[in-house]
Amino acid sequence: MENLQQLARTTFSNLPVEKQEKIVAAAVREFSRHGYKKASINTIVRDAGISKGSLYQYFHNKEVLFVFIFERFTLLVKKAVAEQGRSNVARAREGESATAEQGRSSIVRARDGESTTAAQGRSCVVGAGPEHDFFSQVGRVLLAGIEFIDRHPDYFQIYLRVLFEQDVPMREKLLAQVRLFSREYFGPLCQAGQKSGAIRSDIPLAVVIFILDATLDRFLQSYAQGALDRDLDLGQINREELLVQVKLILQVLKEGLAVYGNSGNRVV
Amino acid sequence: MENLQQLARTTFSNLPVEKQEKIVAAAVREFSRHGYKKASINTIVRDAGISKGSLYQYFHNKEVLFVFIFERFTLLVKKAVAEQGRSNVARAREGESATAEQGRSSIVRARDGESTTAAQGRSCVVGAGPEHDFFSQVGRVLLAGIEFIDRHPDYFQIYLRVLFEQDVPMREKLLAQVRLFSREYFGPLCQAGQKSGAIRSDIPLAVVIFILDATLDRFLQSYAQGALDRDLDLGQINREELLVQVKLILQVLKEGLAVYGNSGNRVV
DNA sequence: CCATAATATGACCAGGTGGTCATATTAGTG
DNA sequence: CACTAATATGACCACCTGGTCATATTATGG
Repeated sequence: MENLQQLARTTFSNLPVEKQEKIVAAAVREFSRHGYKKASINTIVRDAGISKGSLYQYFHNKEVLFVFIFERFTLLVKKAVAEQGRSNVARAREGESATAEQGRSSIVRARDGESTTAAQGRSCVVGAGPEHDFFSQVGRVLLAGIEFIDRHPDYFQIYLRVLFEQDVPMREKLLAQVRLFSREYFGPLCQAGQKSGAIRSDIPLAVVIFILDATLDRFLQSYAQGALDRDLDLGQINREELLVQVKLILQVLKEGLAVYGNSGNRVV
Repeated sequence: MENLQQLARTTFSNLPVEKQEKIVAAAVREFSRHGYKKASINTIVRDAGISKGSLYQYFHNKEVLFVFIFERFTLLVKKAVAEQGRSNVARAREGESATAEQGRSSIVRARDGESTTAAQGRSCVVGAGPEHDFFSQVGRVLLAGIEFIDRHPDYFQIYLRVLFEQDVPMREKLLAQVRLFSREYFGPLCQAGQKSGAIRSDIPLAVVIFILDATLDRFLQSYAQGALDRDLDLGQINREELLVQVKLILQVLKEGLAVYGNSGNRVV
């Protein structure tokens, strides 16, 4: 037993949790501010209040440290997705009855409140019909993303940095673990949507996914770093307005930009 | 006259054009590969085949060099936009007559060929009606973007790098000069579209622009760096397929994702 | 052909990088 | 307490960075 511990002694996970967290926090801060390459190990050890030698005893090199941090991010994402999925399943089980209200995220709950009060006669995005599930699921995914950013802004920044830095060590592999709204996640959703008749099936699945992915990803990027978009400037926005924006965007995705009558010339 | 030349002698613009181009090419290559901060002056001078001292005689420092290069990019963009605008105006002047065929870009011409041959009975995006102008204008803007990337991939990379690098010197100012599809460009277009009845006016202008911007920007990003998107993988794609994708995307933007009958529950 | 002014050069600078390792400190044990 | 094994430390390394400047080279005009 001492042998096993000897092997494990010097590893990071055997440190007191408090120290672990300080190191992680410092690394997350630095990587989120500067991406991989420009992030400074010196800064990290200074912020973490440890010596450089110690850091290199816990992590073989910069790359290992970075991958470790990024994997914490993917874990958080997986957890968030799982939660979101669970609440979706629960929602489906409860059906249309407005009594569903268990331990879900605050923002999603807030949106529910909105939609139930506004669900008298007007039906914008959250209306009756077979497409209800699809578009409100998409909406919930988006809101889950927003909530994730609220909870873990630094980690999301790291994700964005990896997304746009070319020479991050395991870039492809890391991104593959996560790709927020990519085919693996939206694929089944959209496929089901097409099957159930919620969304049109004359558009190739890839194109459907592309547009959803592009819009939602961009929305989250804008939310995460308000500077990017002058158009909708999220970030300075309050929660209610944010929900309005989400609704409008989903509405456009669903109904298109053309005025109602003009969509009549579609090939059916 | 010698006095004036004396002042100007040491400047970059007085170098033989051949040398200028070599330096610019080296700088563009390096900045496109590594962004601003990680780009190496040493690499640039090596690639350009000049000494470091010379470079610093032409450009005060790294920042000045970078701004100089970026301004060449904005110039190229402005030229491309002007060309695109001119061809749009010409197109409008010629009206619906299919004889319009002056000195326009190859790819736009190619798309025209497609649309005119396909314009018998089926009307997908390029159909008759008041919205024709708007959506085909958007399409042409997108194709102009694609053509720009084909012509100047390195410059476009630099643009993307600036877009996602936080600490580029004059970042805000540089981006403001250019922002490919931002409010300044799409704003008037969309406003006109709403006025002419081509697009619905129950959606705030900002939201309309956001969705167009997000989709088109993402499309170009995917096109520029195929790695980003697994969904539609552009970049390996041939021209015809590309045009099909563009058409489909515009179609979805116009008509929405919902099946035709379901858009009936919109509030009119 | 020479003298002088313009230009090109790369050794050099201070400062920063990721990474190493002999040494100091601490913790565990008999 | 003492001895040893585990761990923490920061001076140090080679390398790279943007930037400088005395010196060498070239071009020009007399």
